Amino acid sequence: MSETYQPHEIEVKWQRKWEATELYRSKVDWDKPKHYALTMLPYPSGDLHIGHWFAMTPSDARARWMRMRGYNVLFPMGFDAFGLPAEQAAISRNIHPWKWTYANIERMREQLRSMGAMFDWEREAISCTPEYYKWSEWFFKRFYEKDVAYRGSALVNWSESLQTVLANEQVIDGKDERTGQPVVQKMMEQWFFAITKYADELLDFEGMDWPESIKIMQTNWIGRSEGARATFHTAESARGGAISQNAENARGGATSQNAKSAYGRAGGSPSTEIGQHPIEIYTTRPDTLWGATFMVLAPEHDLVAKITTDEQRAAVEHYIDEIAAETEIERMMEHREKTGVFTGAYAINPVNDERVPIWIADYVMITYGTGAIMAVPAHDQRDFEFARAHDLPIRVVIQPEDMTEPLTEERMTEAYDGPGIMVNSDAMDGSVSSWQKGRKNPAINRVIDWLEATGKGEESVNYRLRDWLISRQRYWGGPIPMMYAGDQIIPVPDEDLPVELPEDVDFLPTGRSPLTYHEPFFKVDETLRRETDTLDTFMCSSWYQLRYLSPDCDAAPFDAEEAAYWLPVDVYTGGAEHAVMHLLYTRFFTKVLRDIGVYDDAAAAMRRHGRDPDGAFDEPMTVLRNQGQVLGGERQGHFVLCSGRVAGERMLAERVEVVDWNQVPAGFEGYFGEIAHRTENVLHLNMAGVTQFVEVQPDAEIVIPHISGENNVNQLQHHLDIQRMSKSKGNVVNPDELVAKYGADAVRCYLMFNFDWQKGGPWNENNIKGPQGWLHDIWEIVAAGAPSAAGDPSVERDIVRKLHQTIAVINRGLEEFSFNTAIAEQMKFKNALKAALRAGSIGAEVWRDVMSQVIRLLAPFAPHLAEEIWLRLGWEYSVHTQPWPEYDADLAREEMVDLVVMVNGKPRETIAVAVDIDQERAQEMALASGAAQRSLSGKAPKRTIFIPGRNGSDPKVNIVV
RNA sequence: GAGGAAGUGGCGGAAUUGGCAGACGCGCAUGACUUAGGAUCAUGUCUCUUCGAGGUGAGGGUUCGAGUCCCUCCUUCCUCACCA
Repeated sequence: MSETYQPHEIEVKWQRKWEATELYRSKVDWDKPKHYALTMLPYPSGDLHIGHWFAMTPSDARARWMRMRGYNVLFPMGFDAFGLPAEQAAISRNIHPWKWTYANIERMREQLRSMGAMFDWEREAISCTPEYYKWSEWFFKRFYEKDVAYRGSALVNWSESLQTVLANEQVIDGKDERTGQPVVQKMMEQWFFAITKYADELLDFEGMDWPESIKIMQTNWIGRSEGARATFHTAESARGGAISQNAENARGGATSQNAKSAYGRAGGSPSTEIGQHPIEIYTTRPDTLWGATFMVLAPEHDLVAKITTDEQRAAVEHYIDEIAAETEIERMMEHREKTGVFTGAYAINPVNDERVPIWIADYVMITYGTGAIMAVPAHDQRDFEFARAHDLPIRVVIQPEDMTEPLTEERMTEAYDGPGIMVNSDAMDGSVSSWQKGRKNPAINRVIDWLEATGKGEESVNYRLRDWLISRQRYWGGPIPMMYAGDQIIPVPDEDLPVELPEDVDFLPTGRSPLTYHEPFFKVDETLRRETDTLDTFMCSSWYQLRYLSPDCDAAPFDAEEAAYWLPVDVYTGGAEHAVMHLLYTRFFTKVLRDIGVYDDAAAAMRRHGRDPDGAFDEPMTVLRNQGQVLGGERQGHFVLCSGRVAGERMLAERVEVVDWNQVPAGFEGYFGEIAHRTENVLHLNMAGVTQFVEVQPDAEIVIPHISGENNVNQLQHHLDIQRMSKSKGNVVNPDELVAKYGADAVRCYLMFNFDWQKGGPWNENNIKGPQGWLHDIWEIVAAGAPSAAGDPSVERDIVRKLHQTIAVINRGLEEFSFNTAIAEQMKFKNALKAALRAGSIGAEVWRDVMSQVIRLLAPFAPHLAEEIWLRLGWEYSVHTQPWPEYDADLAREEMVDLVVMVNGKPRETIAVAVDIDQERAQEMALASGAAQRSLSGKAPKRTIFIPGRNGSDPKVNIVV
């Protein structure tokens, strides 16, 4: 073996051999412990991105490690193949979505193969195949039977540009998260999944090893809040008498006068043309009910049309039209004024029979709570702003205890939402309201009890989470297996599943789904019409981990025997961007399947094999880890003004100030420009393509306005910032080119070595030299062959010791997804081995033993290289089925360690001592050391503390003087 | 506005439970070999007033001992956002 390391020659060869020998086929084997490692499946966009490599290859390394440790590992791959891009390609380029998608899948399969990952391709699942979506449809029907799927009318997010509705989770900042196009609200009949039924169970993360941040995001998304509901009733019509006058004056906007005078105890007056409509409100602060001085309904609220008086109708309708014309973005603009109009109607506050005006305003959301609020301006900031903007009364009902003067309307500049004593609240006066929420707050607790006793209201829990809207007005998705006969909904019989997507459709630029004008599809017979909406792709990806178990199974969505062995997923890896979408949906899906009995056969099979199914189907994935994002490498440096003396080619700067681009003062005489590069204290300034050199003097003044305190030259940023990769920025990295240039193993190792995997970071191709050099050195060491001379036993012993220390670090690194430290430790060991070999201190026997372990340690990271050199050393195929090197603590233990002598906690000196040194002897030696003698100068130490060396770390003695 | 994560050399990043800060790599410097070097090899590389000190965004605290824990502030990133 004399040739040099040529990755391209060995990588494809081994990929073929692994496939031919079915090395990665995962089969149920109850005699071995199972490990289901799953990484998020890609959307077949056409090209594998470096982000896919970053997510998948470390996951692969970990799966391989588990396999070598004796687990039966399942590590499948597939495609989330429904979705809009395919349809857009069809419209813009006249390619059928099938064709486009399958061509992309073909291509991406090859790219995925080039990773050298241990994917079991026999288990591949593709969500857009009829074999797959048959079961998505089947699940839909089961959900429908159990009232988890229902058809309802709701205000939905409508994307005009995509001509479809979107789930709440797909709307970011009022825009479609994919295209960035604005989204409007629209009332539509749609299919929903009742995810809110599971809200409380989804808040329970017991026993789940998921990142805290994901749990928090899901918790916030579900948004459980505790409070009360109360029912207000509209008062009689505002006609005749003093009240009528108020309403008439209110035309064209209520003035201070009439709004305030409208506030008062309700008279017992009669007849109404409005009628007594109940208006239910939800509040987290029932203790402030007595402070309600008006009500606000969302403009979309059902009652608005019924209660608006004739006098106010024009103003109200005008306002509603204005709101409807606004997009969600405009509606979410920050710091906007509190707008709204008076409806002319009044409501009676049930707690004190007060008559309060009813307004509509867009700060009340129809989608949250009941779409109506009681407004308590004294204790809610939004209500306060609204009251001040429209001259509505404010009444303090919670009096803070620690104020010198009592809180009054006149003195308030903002709402008070802190603790205090209830006042102006009739029988509830004196109750203590704390910072606590819900029943834990004594005042709230007391008011809820009273509301329930008097029948005026009740305790209530509210969620931010809304039911999952799954209808999409698109072609390229799983058909919803439902039919309509007039108003009647008729499910497609199971034996007719799947409802297949017709292929002979026309993609017309109407914006409408081709299914809606494909008569053979939607017209079942003269009376039956098929649903033309399709399933949200998130439904397909909610259960793909189950389809991998048996992708060819045609009797059930998955094979019960396979499920009994493999479920649940042990480790799931992927991006955190799915925190409140996919990751919440798949949890919900799993719980529904459990409740409707889909797992019953699998549970029975588990019992037959002696495994307890209890809890096995509550959650889809036991452990979740999110990788960070690989970012591009372009950026801007600080723009600086430098003043000082010019000496030859460079300026010796006494002052450097960071400024904005346009802030060069007139007549400035120094150097200025963007810092293009910096080496130590030398800045390379770029201004309009001209480079100037500035040497920052040691005592120079550095001014960086946004960083407080004394600044130094190291804080100056040069041109190498980080941005997301995107085609428009032209900083996208193509994995195929990298593989061609460096080989798959080097790319894998670079991705694992140069980033904190869970954090991600900037791309810097230069750094690939590190892992590349490491792999090269390993090759060279093997190529050089076993040394012929005898080794030095003490050096050999030391190498074996270091090897075992390395094993421990790799194990910990892989366990904790700290791939960079696992590789760093191997590089370190390689360096030590190389030095020992160069010194001729290793004999043939130890060399072979060490190499056997080194190659196995390398195998999860650089599978091709490891396989090649394993073969070349004459060992049995395959290195990937070899046992993982066993860590031996005795072999790893050092004989001599450094005793660290510390003075007041600062290390001052080290003394070589035996590893098992006792406290007494260590303190004695430390006190006798030069450092201790100098610091003590004859005096006795106040204290000495001995810190024994744990797990091979050095012992320490801290001397306090 | 609410919630979360994080700030460590020129750069990517290390540092079990509080216990020698800067592992490992890139870059850089010097040297060797070279017609050549953006190749390879060797050595060095936190700072300073260098027989000693100081140093992990700023300031304070707890501790024998703090990158790590607590408080205040600054900066960056992420998520949600008029949520009643």
